[in-house]
Amino acid sequence: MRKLQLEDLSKQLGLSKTLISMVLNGKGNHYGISKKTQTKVLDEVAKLNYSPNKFAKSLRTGKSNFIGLIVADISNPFYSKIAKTIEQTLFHNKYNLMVCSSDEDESRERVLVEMMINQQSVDGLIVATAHADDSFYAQPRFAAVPTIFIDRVIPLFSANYVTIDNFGGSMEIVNHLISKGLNHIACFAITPMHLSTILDRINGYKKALETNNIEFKTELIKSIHFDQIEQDVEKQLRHLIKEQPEVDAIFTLNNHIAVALLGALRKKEFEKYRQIKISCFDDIELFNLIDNPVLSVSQPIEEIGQNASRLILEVLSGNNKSKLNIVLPTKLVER
Amino acid sequence: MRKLQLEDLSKQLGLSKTLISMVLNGKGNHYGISKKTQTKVLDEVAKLNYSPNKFAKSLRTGKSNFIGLIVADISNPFYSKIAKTIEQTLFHNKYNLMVCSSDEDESRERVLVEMMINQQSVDGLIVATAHADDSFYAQPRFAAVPTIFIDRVIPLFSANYVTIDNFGGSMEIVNHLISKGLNHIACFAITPMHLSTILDRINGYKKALETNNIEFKTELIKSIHFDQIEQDVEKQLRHLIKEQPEVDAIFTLNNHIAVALLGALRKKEFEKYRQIKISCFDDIELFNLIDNPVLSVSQPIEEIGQNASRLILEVLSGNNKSKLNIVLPTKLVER
DNA sequence: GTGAAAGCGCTAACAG
DNA sequence: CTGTTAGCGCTTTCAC
Repeated sequence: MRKLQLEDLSKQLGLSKTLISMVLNGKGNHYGISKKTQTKVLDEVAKLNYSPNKFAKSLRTGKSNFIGLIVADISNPFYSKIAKTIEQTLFHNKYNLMVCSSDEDESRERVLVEMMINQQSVDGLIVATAHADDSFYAQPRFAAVPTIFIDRVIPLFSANYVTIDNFGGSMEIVNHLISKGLNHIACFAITPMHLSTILDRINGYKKALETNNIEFKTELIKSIHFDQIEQDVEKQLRHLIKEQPEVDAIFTLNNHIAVALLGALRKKEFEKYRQIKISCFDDIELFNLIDNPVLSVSQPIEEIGQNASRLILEVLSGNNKSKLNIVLPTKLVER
Repeated sequence: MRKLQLEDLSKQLGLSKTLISMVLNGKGNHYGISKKTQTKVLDEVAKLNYSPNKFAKSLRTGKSNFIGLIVADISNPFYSKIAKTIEQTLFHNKYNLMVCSSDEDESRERVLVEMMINQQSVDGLIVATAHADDSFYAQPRFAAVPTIFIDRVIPLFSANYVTIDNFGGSMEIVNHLISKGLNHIACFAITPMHLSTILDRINGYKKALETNNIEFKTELIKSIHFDQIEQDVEKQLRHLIKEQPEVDAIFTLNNHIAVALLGALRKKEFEKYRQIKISCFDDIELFNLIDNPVLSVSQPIEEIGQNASRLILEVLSGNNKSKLNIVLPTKLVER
């Protein structure tokens, strides 16, 4: 059973392929095709359940109606929520989403972008980049491809981005801890540390200490590798309580670290340190279920996706009326 | 700056487009093209960073190298983990993934499938279907499109599927509860209830009661709508303790319900019922962080993705040596 | 108002 | 071993 195509409809209706194509693309009125003919065409198309071959169409028009989304890890709920929002918005605008995970690997991200662009398989790109500098994206050949950066930003690289106020959120959380009388606040950061989100959060932490005249010590910052969070958390926690026994709060730069930390604190070994106040960037609902009242800031995840898809659609349609650099606020969650 | 194409390479190298195309598609040896020429071509291609236009290629070959993945909700960690695994496997095999969420809506799923197939934009489909019967997928026009069903199965519809042993896992959990001396076990099910996963879990629950000679009462099963889990859980919990005050365990058919239930039990209102044993289908790591020791069965999520992508690749390559109906075992998690 | 025909960039018969 | 050529299914210019 061969796939239905324009030719068949043409014969069926006794009209040319041209005319049918025009009507289907909403250009009927523009070409002055009679209402009657248009209805006839549309009815037949609906009846036969015809839709044009996407590849022939794309080849001809040079438009793919695909948007590529590249994130570190699509199985990370943060990114999958963003992906969902983007997918829904794009679908309503007749775009499809092609999803790829870079695994936080710069070269893999490069391969993915090259693929999408070289094959001309996407009209635009939404990227949570793992790149620390602009050496890749600043290449002139990328200028032609509409790109929105989300979550992470490349410093000093002027691009369209949608991100959240990592510096402010981080500062707010640490200020809050201090206002509660805590003043030996450690920070569990994540490696790789070159990502803008992480740097901003660290800077927010430092700034809060500074404005409150609390001395910052390098040993208060411990780094956890994203690939082995559980092991690193235990190891660093051991170091921390040895080096800084008076620590009274730990601020983790993401919720995975907080979860691992909460797990570690349940162990006999760390029993004496259960009163350490845990706080964390990026809230999760499950903190509501545990007795340890975690302080956190929540990120407006859906809004990141909404803004990113809105922006890319605007850029693609040629009328980018909105501001193209969007920094969304975080919200403090007290427990 | 025009996109590089075969024509340019052809001129550059002084060789025909045909030859270059052959080499690029790994048919150099088959057509007996000299090693020297092949290397020359490949070097130039690498140097100029050329890759063929995906749409021209697809139009010509009739192959898109896209696989469509349709799930209820890509922001659900269960599905996003599956998506990640599938994406990675497919990428290694030069396939891309097009992801869509059906929002648990049968008609939306239909629209998505129609779109993917009618536009001929995918070579194959991986679907966690929201459909309860085969009236849609049994249509002859779908026979030609390689499809793997995951997670949910359409009863009585012979198709390729990868699912887990919902019946067995459910039975195991309830048996375990009973072996611990609990015998007033309620079940919090999820609506819509026509999904095979849910039906199988309910049947497993009933079967376990039956084999242990425990009377099943309809009032022990409470249904929670997937769209308003929190409200429904509280409401149904109230009903339950009123109707069946001797209830000593609740088995929830997914982890979202368990989480909501754990949240509800923290409320003053349900204080007296905190000793009810909570058990749940589909484990989550965060259960480790709470004091209430949740009993659960975990699903081999990655394996679902691995098997699904392996199967679809096998079907696409024409040598489907594997068994095409795969039922993966669950694992009991005691705490 | 409508249709003929060219061509998007690629692959694969077929010819040599 | 290598090149010529037709055509995948669509859109769009141009002609009537």
